[in-house]
Amino acid sequence: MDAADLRVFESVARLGGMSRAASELNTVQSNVTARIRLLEGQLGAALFERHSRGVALTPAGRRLMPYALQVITLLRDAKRAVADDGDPKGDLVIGSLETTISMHLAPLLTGFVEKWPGVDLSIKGGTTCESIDAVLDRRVEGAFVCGPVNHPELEEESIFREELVVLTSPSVTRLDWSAGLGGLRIVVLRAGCSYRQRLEDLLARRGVVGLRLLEFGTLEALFGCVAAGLGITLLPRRMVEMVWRDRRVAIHALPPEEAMVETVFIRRRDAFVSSAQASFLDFVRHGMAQVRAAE
Amino acid sequence: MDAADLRVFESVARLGGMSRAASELNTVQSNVTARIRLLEGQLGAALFERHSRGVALTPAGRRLMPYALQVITLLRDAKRAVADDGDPKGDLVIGSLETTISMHLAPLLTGFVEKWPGVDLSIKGGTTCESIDAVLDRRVEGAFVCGPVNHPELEEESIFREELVVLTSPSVTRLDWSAGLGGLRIVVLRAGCSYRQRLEDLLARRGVVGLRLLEFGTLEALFGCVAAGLGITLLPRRMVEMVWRDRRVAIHALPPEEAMVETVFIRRRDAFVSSAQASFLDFVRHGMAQVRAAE
DNA sequence: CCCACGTCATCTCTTATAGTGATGGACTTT
DNA sequence: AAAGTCCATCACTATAAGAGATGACGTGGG
Repeated sequence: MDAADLRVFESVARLGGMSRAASELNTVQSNVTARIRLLEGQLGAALFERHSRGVALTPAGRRLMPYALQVITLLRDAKRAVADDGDPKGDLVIGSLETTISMHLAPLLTGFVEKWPGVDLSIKGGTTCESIDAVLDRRVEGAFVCGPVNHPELEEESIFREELVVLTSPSVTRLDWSAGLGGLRIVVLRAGCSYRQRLEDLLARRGVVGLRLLEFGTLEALFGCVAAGLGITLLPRRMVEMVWRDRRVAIHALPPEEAMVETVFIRRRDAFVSSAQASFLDFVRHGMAQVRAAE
Repeated sequence: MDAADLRVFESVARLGGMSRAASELNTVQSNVTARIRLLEGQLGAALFERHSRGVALTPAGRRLMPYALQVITLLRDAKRAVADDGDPKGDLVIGSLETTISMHLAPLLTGFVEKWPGVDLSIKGGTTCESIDAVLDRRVEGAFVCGPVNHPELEEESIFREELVVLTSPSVTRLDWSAGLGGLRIVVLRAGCSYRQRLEDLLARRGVVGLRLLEFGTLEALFGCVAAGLGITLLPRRMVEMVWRDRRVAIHALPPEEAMVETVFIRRRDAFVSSAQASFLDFVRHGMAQVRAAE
């Protein structure tokens, strides 16, 4: 059994057919058939059931699948590890919450690209769920998300903690939950935003449920909407103070156990940690420590 | 890059020479040389430094090594996974603390071999440290050790908790720590025993340090020694009650937070879990639940 | 100092293996 | 029933792997 066999196996399984796999692998169908038959012979078990429309995995094939995937990714990682001589360079794709990008990451980026010009950094904004999926699928090397995540395949490192505050129009001087916030909406940046779930949970605990959602693409629009009294939202205090000094909104603090949110960096436990990634994380940690020291 | 290449690479690296690797791999030296050169060409980096006595890994080679090892073990596991159709069979090697074997595992073994005659079970006694190393090196599939372990590569599952008691000769009616236990020794079953560290910690917290050690191979000898007033020891209460009913010793309880010890089952996160292992663990869990129900 | 020994590199030749393209049978769809 | 898929099989070719001999280099013993 060899890695090439597993690559063929994986392709056949994924595409559900030997002909399809053959064209993907730039070879001919007879070749794929022969290799699969050989592999089946070596393992002493049928890996596929042949039908007229293609093939389907047998139980034995399903058992082999995760190993095939892992070997393939390991070999890819191995190449990168050999090429990575400790000097950060190459592509680095990181996921992050949008608010984390604008509040914490963006200010650091110019310094980072200056220090490590060889690294092609790209940051993909997304919700916590999206980023977790992206890390698990290896579309990104790691991500900054709302923690704790507690996933067995992921390693997580706490990066910073921050306070969330509820924002309303200035006319609301004190949050009166019992009134039910009649007619107000939850205003969020994106539909899947972590803060949305958090705000809903928070309201539910106070007996307020079934608020409608209002979604915006930009912070500016969101701010305007809240100021106009259309809804309430939940955002990091620092972000409000950074962007919103000149606007008239009411900031409502929450009890500490509800207010504090932790941002963690996650990455696959089994994935290669490139020098580029390590240096970026170092840079971020260092930046966070400086912010904390300044406060 | 292929798994066969990595097997050659690993062998050369481990044996420190291409000729030696060739004879291990049942091939000729020229072949090994060619494959290594090919691999180096594909990766674009030298993996070995050649000198007159053999070869040594370059930094790039050292970076490749862990991947080579993992791919090799993955392929081995993959074969087992394909062969394992869900019916427990084959070899199963498990590590365990000696006391756990005699108190908890041994009574279950006859039932297990009766239920799953196809499994060749062997249990290797050892200390917590030894067993952890054995699991990490894949010499055993899993082990029962003193928890919590908190190792990132290991998955652990709590199996049972039990009470440890201090044993002394009957003449000691009440443990008087302040007296310093002058002349008494710590009696342990084996030098690396977890209970020894625990007892030392416990004594240290009470200001008693520097006690000498006395080591025995069998419980009988240990018991005799404690009864004779030569030293003190720390053992599970159930074990004392099982084996030692007829002897005259003093049993001294400890405060709950110090007395309770947890036994966990550990296994490598990345290793294949055979049906044999799963069924054994099920059997043990079930047995433990029955014991708890009986109490 | 020189020679025997062990190391890896290189070469040619042989053999084994993977890959190609055509064909046929099984099944589905139209 | 015909056309279209799909996989299995076969003969053939191309490529890669392996074997064995030889050479270059460095080490250590006499």
